[in-house]
Amino acid sequence: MERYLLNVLHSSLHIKQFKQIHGLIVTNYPALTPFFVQGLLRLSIIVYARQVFDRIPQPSKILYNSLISTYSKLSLYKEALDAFVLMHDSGARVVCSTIPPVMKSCTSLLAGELANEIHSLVVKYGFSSDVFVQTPLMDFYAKIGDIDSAKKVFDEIFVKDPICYNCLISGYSKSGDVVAAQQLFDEMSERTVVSWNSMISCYANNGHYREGLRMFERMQVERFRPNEISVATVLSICAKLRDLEMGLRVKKFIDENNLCINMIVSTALLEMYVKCGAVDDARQEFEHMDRRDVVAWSAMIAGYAQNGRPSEALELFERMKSKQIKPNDVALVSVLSACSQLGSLEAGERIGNYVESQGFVFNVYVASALLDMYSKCGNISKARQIFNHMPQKDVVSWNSMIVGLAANGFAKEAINLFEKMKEIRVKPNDITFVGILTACTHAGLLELGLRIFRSMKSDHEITPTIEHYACVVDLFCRSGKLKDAHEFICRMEVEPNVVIWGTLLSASRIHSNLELAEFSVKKLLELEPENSGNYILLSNIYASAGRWEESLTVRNLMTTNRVQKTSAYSWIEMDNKVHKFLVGDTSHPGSNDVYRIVDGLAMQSTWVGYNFESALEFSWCS
DNA sequence: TTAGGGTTAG
Repeated sequence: MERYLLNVLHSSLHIKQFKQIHGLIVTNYPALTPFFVQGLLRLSIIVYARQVFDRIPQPSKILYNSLISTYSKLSLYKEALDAFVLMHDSGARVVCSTIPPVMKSCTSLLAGELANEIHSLVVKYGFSSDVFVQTPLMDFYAKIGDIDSAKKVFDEIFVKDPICYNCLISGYSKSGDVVAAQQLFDEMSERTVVSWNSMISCYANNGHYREGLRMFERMQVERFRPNEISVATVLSICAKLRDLEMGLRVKKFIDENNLCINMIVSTALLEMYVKCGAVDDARQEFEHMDRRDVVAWSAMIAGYAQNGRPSEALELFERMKSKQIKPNDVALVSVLSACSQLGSLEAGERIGNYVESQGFVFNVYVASALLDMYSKCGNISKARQIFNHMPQKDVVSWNSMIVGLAANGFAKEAINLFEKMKEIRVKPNDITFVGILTACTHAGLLELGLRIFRSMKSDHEITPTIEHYACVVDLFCRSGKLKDAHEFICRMEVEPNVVIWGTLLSASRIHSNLELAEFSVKKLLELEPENSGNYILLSNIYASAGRWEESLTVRNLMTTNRVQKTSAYSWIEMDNKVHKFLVGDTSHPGSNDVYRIVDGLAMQSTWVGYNFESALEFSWCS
């Protein structure tokens, strides 16, 4: 009977059959209990196995090993480590085969202290020559970025297999030492597909995208068949390079070589489309996927948010929830960004409540996106509250708050925050300076703005970009210092663009500086000869100065250059229908009502002191 | 042992 039971326990039983046998073992064959537990563990029936395991007075080291490795196999790393501690405390001797699943668990949980203790045990028990023990140990050091320790373990391994090399290559990759990784790769006498993939991702993760692509090509030249992981990595390189052509070549390669398009490859393809701006192709890929996890959903939602299509991001987010996929931090960040773009406080608040109730506010990405949403949707005090309660803040959190305050008219507070940021040694970046210079512009703080601008290079080692120069030009212009603005433009280290000349032009018109207006609009004409607006502006400038002939010449120039005047219109979307506002058009059936309301608004605005001037020639057409 | 998604400006 005992022999029969042992045989049965080796087969694939249903849990019901286990329960029947359990009864038999408890009453008649208690000595078979460990074998019973082994049978359960073999089939990963872990909870039941653990219940029975806990009733065994002194489990053997073999049984402990099985328990630990099953936990590790099921990714229950914490349970694996707890079981290991229990084993160690019970006095059961740790054997060689205990170490790999325990180290794997330490790596996954980044349990450094325990890992160090295990390393000592490995030395104490003399397991140091065992490649199966050393590899996961080295992998641990590699993954936490302690490349020196990883290398030390690597050097101690007597007979090194490709896995050892691969582990250390990814260690070098993580610590950014591309040269050492490549050297190690070159030293290998026998490479596997993992070695190639590790090298490709080493280049990809360290910004050497072209090198990564070259590695992929070299791999094929040397007759190594790329697998799904290779192509997913290469697709992510194409995404980072925004190289749609290369991405499509990789897709063709996948099809021609019958590589399996699993979820990760599909998501990588989707991401490649998104980053290249081909959002509709991404959506098509998304719709073709037979299985979609939260990463696939998040990638598509982010795709819409990043490409200025926030309504679709929001729509997809709702669809994801209706499919019972629980949103995670990444999905929330993207959908919050979509709400910011829409200025939709209602949707934003709904998601904000969810974020707070589920504890996502402790995630620095989510909290930054949340505070940005509140500030863009007009609830600046809620934005402040989120910011003040953040347990950790990164440069993006600070930037979001500074930009939010500046945009909401709290320029001085934004500047104070910038000072505080520097005080606690958070390194400002280029975006910080765009935000802070805008704040100075709004508050009319010319001297301070200039001082901060000059400090960019001298104190913060940030080279100003065209955006920063544009901020300073705006700063001069809004203070009425047009001449200074012009001189500044002439001294700039970058070529002025249309934003810069446009800023000077509009200020010149406000301050009736004909000379500068003429100068800047001519520059605009040089930069964009196809823009009809520039011709009209110049023509109007001459006309208003009574220089009729020149005015006419510009109009004629427009004809010779075949520039057509395009009508500028504004539009709103209501009930899925787009309504356009165009100057001088009364064709819309509701245009009488529209005018009535616009007139009413104009009157109210005049009462509160706004000078409406001639801004009311809008009518409505659909 | 290798692989996928995120926030800030203009």
